[in-house]
Amino acid sequence: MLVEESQSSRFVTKNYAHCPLKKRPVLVREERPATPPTTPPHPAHLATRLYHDYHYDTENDEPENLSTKPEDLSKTGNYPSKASSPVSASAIKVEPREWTQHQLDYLAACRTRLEPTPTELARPTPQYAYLPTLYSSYPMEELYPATPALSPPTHAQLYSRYSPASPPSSCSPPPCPEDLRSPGSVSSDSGVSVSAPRRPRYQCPDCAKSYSTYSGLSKHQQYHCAAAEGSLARKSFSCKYCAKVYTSLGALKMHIRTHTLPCKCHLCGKAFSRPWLLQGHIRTHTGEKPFSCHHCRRAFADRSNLRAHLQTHSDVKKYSCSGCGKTFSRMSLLSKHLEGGCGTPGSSPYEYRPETLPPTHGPQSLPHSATIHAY
DNA sequence: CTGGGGATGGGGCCC
DNA sequence: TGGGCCCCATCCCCA
Repeated sequence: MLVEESQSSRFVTKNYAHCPLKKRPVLVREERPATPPTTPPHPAHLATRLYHDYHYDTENDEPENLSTKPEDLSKTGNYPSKASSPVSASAIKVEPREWTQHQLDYLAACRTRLEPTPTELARPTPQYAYLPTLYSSYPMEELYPATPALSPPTHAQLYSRYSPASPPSSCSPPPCPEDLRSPGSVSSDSGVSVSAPRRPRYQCPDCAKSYSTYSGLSKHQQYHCAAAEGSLARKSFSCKYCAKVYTSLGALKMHIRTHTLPCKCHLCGKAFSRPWLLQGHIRTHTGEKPFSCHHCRRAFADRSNLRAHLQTHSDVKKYSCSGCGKTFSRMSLLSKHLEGGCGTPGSSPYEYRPETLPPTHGPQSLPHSATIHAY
């Protein structure tokens, strides 16, 4: 296997020269002779469990598939396509690549594995009636489409079985809004939860940072704790690819994935460290855009991008310049604005508008009459 | 130049 | 303990 940075790939034209090394995608160049191009399949037909098909290199000593769950591509159950969506063709931009017969066979094989079991089909569609008021401006169906209105019924059944927003079993009966900043995500690290009972904290012995779960602490120690770097001498699991040392084999295995990049796209060879990264990447091939804006019907492959897009529908954006009061939908836009000379020296670089759901505060601290909603 | 979309990775949490 | 999922940030590119 040849691993190379993306700049030299024929598939990637982006310039990552200014991108941090860790953010530069790594491509795995396939030693495969070129084959005559074939007609690309319709994106709507490619909403498959592709990411499950990443494989490991022979020199990779990791197991074939670390996942214990079925692929979750259809977490939303909403799969807009060119044919069925009112979104203009330019809105859903499908990359005009051409597929080899090998890749088409691969895609077809993926589709055959999509047949749901009766048990899977019986899984109920998630409901979000318990979601906090904060989200009411942008109904959760928008970010978490639960009904595949644009798909055939069988498709709907198929893709509703593993909704991403399926409320965890612990969420029934509906929990308090402050416990559900987002489905499946409880903000406990910020320590601002006002009603939740105090749970024991797991503190990092090196930097004193505390976490609500042991796994949170573990991941912190694995990757993020700079203070722990100096105390690693007592740890015994070292990475054979770099100088990193870890206290547990599990931590080392997780780290090694960043070297081996076991999640490999069979269509372009690009490799990723995490399956869900590959999942998102595969959407760039299939054209699958499960997240649609109900304001303009534009569809997105990534929920985060939809969230950013929703900002464009707000008159008052999430990020505000403290100097001139102008608001921006993205931090990067505000940064550019400040670089242009609007920022007041010594003042805060920007003003985060709390009514748009601050990242570290629960919805309970927000006014219900907030006029803009970031999510 | 600005605003927006596409793509990707980190941090964190739950199961 | 690890997998999976989430939100968020940030990058590049393009209109």
